[in-house]
Amino acid sequence: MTDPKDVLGGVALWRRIADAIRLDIIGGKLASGDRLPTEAVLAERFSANRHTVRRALAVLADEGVVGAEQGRGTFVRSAKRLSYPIGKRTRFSENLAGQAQTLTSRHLSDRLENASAAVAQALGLKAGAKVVRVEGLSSADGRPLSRATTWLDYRKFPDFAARVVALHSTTAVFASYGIDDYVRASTRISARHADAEETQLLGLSAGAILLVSEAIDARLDGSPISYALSRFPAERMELVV
Amino acid sequence: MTDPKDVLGGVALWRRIADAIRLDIIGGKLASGDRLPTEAVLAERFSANRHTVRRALAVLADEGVVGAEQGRGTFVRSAKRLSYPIGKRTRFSENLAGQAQTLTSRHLSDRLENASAAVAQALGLKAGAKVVRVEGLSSADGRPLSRATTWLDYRKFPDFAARVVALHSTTAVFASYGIDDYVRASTRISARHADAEETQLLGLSAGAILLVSEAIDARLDGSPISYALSRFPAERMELVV
DNA sequence: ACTAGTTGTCTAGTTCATTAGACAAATCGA
DNA sequence: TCGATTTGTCTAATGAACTAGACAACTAGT
Repeated sequence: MTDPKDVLGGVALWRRIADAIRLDIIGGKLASGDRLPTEAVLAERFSANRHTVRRALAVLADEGVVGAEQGRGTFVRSAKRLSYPIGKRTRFSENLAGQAQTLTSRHLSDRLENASAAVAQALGLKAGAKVVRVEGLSSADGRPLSRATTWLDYRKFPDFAARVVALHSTTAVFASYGIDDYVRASTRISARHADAEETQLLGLSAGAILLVSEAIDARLDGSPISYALSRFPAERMELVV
Repeated sequence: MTDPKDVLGGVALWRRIADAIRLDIIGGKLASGDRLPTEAVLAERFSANRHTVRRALAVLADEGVVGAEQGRGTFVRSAKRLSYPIGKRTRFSENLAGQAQTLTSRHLSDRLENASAAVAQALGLKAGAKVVRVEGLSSADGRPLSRATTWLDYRKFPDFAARVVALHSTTAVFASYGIDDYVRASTRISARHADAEETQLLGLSAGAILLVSEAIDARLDGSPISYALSRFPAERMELVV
């Protein structure tokens, strides 16, 4: 599109409406049990046709966020996004304790590879150095919460993947290497659309937005331990610093 | 859409392709001056038609990220996203110093209003209490970087808006109230699509993704000073904790 | 000069997104 | 019971998004 003004920007109206309403619910403007404005009112608010609003509501109903009742209205069903705290000591399971009943971490795959420039820099290695790469997926109450890729120095953690499978907890694995304490050295946060694989694994509708966190965990003396790239569905999670 | 599988998810293919390529460039997989894969190769990689890839590349060319040269290929022109550090002491102008030549903050509007539940809670007030609301827009090197809404207790900062207009810097305005030092009490980060107003003010193409930060600044004793809701274009900024 | 590889442009057809209007079906209060 | 309000379903028309194929224009190496 060089000359024609692309006002639509490639994101369908119904999706933007769905996102906006979901945000009102998650953000607390609409509480669980509240009745939404009528379809006609929403249509006017978003300058859209009632059918377009209905499509947005249908998506939210599919997600379980709202439910329509003929003759009565459309009501908020679920609510609340989980909060993921980021601080000096960031531990996955402790962080979300109390916000969900069951927390599971699934190991997807692992392999050896040569560090890319970004990975090498994060871990303080030379580009091309051997690193362990681990792919994982975490869920709370059966809903996927994060898709993470972790890299570690192969020389220091040669069998990291095997220990993750055996011990399940990252903290426990580090402890098994004699690392009793470690801290978050840096976290960089960005956002983008999910790709096809992420969409599928995280159980999202295509085009969903991800919060992307690039984190480096380090020993107390500052030497880097691991570099993790985690992707959180923005509709289910927020990060708290 | 209740039964039919909506694989498209309301985000156009050309936009997802553009986002993916932009991410490769920003993330460092493609450096400035590098040649992109040919349109045919990209089309195959994204399982799309060559025309669809061309549309994505046209958007990126419009943004100045890439440039096509007939017969030769398409090349990376610009790069790099700005980093916005978030920590105990978060000061807008200091944070971005060194990453851009000129930094400007524009005052858009201000008004008195009654605190919503969220604002009241953040500022430690009762819902409905009088608060000052200030709308602003910050830019670096002429490109808009953040759209911020700030709320403050009216009883403590009755003429905050006027002082912002006069002094330009938030830090200076706080100092004029006798607050020489203040810290970031909490920051919550989420992400969503930009709405129409944000798209226009930030100079984005519609459907762009925003990083949303809700920040509470407080005195050293912990009493809240201000509640700020800032929106950053995810394609231009990342947040660093 | 030729050739292979690459971007630029055109036409055509299919599916998706959005609008428009009409009416049915359910709910609720008067 | 009636009438107003609200969600559910159907048909139809328009424009955007995507695919498909063909060929022109330009570049670089032989």
